[in-house]
Amino acid sequence: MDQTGTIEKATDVLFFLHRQSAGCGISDIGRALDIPKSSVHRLLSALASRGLVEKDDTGRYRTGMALVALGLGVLEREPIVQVVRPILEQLALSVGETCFLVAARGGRLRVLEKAEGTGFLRAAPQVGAEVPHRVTAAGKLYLALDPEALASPVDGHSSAAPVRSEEVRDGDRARIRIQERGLAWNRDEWIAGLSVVAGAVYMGDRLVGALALALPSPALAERDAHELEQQVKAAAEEASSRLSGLGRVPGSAWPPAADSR
Amino acid sequence: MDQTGTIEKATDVLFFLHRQSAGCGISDIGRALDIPKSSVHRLLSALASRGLVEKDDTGRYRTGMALVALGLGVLEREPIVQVVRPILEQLALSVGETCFLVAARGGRLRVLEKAEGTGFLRAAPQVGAEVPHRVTAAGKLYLALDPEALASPVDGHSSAAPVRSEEVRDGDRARIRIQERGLAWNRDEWIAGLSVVAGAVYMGDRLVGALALALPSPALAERDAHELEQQVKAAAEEASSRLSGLGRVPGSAWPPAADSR
DNA sequence: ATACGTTGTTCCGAATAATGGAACGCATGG
DNA sequence: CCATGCGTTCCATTATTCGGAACAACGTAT
Repeated sequence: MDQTGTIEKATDVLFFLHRQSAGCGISDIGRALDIPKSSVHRLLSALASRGLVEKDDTGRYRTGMALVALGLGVLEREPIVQVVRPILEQLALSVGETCFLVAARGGRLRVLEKAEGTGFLRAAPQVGAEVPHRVTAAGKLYLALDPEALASPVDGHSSAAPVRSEEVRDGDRARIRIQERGLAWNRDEWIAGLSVVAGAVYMGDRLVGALALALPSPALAERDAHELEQQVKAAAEEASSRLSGLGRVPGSAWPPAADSR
Repeated sequence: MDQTGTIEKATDVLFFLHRQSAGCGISDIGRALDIPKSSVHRLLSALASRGLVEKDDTGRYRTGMALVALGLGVLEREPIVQVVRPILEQLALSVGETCFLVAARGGRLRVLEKAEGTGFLRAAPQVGAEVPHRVTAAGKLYLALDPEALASPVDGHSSAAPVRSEEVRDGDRARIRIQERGLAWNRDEWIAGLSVVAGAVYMGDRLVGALALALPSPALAERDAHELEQQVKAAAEEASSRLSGLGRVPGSAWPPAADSR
């Protein structure tokens, strides 16, 4: 499973440091990853020389600021993020709840941007995190409108359980409804107490992302669901129209070629 | 200068991809960094296996989403960011202009957090970006209150021009004034049309950051500068008092040991 | 249509660079 | 004061990376 190479080992160290809330010592890392102290020391020195990890006064290591620059650069390079960010912030401000931009990257759904609301429900998933397909509003949107963009769930045991035909029919009906409306809901399916409505963002006729509005399920009961849907749909359509102004931007192929040389 | 190791080479590839605005092919990278195609291919495969780089449909490589998660994690782990964020957002909301948290990390000034205002001046520097020392409000604050935290400007040609004594005296006077007030201004010195006032954030008696309020210079003329100063100062003091509740912050201490041999 | 200049990818012998145990100096604390 | 933990350095061994050459697949110009 884990190709054992120098780079793989170094990135394992990075991710380990990322998981730890506090700084770690060399011995801790070595024990956790089963790598001798001496090797960990060498890896960390190399990573530190480029700023990927830093070392505080107490000699403990933590992930470094260079990663901030690299990570932010990835987002800035996404045209969709640039265009959608102000719309997302506006929506979060007007509704008062946290909003997300989710898109498929490499067959997986990733949170590309987040605008926090004023409510108490903050920082549910963080930017860069992966979200599941079937139980999220954004995932349902993709499954209905562009299932090709999502990698099939690792194959493996493909649900050996036989599927009853009425379930299939219900699934189809829900999917068609999502296709028609460009909106999908998720009520408590992923996280108990969390409801999300997501609107489709297109570039031309291609689905390029989902604009999601999240709020606590109790709060949803006190609000006008239709009104929220309209706000999300309006924001998603605004994003789509602004995006279609740009030249083709596949989350994939890059355009002007700009020669490069 | 460049210790040639596998990790160093891999990070060089990462930073190269980061600098490129569009995706790059293997041959491009090999030419630019003087590494044979075959080696670049191996490095990229290793990096891609952990999501640090991704490969679009056209076979071009770009920095990957894993870097977003790592980079965001670095900021979340900074106690200062956690404490100052709500204060920053409150200030931005009340003043209606964009506010920043800037701090010294590894001898350089970095933007740790940003809260955008409602004005048109958005996204001046981005989070994670480096800002210069001498021509920014935050830089002046550091130069006056904790110059040790800033690495001297790379040595090199250390301003061969002789300095007139009255200029030195003026500089001293300005510095003392900044020390006394805990406030520094920058009007159009870094970016034409941009004025910034920054307040010192302390943890105990140590300067740990600068809380900066940026606004277009024309807008400044129409406002009460003293009123703005007071708001920034109040926010900075609020941050300082909240920070002093926590134990020692693991702050900086970067110098990659310099040693390494 | 053919020939060419690319591209990304695979292979394999050679040599370099990573490996990891052992020893060192330094703190901490029982 | 010795015991235990830490981070760091050293060095012979070996596994790993290296990189040229050969490959197939496009895209372009002849």
